[in-house]
Amino acid sequence: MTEEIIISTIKKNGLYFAVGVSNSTNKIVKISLPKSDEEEVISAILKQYPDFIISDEYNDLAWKISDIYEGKEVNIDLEMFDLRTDKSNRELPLKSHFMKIVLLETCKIPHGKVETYKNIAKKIDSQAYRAVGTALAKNPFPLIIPCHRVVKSDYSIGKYGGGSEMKKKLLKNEGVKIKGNNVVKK
DNA sequence: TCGATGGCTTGTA
DNA sequence: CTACAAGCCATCG
Repeated sequence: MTEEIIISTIKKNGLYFAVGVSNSTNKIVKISLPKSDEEEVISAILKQYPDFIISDEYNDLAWKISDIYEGKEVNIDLEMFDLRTDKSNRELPLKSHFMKIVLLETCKIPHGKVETYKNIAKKIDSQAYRAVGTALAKNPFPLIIPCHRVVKSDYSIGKYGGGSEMKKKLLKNEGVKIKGNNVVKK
């Protein structure tokens, strides 16, 4: 059977949130960062998964994601995500084992805390801090896997898929002190 | 397969 | 403080 993606979208405070779930595995395959245009959040998912159905089936999940966006601490079971990797299948959400362990390590960063790209690399026993950045850039589950909590070694904010302004906002919302373009160390 | 390309880091000025 | 170069390593075409 061909894989279809069930997409649920919600609107909150003028922003659209979207989540994509595979109907063959029942696992989440993609989360979009919020946008003010509904078609844009949806097409962010369609780039990878053109075969889709719109449904409100996963609206609850989308609401939870919007809560995280606002800085709330929300626990979501990683079991709900498609975390498979397979070199011969480039269609999977995670493209490599390296990417997987980077994302899992990123999940360990507590709400309201930050970690550096270099330190993430160190924790997974790697020197590839630059590749940590590129792996996080491809994080299919932003907000849930808190790549916004990873900053540069000098504690400047670093880049973000939704722009560094959004990254700063997310961190501020969860209580991280920001001054200018830097996280204030405690 | 191999060069180009990054959500990076460090050193130098 | 800013700017830039060189080094780095996984990924992509």
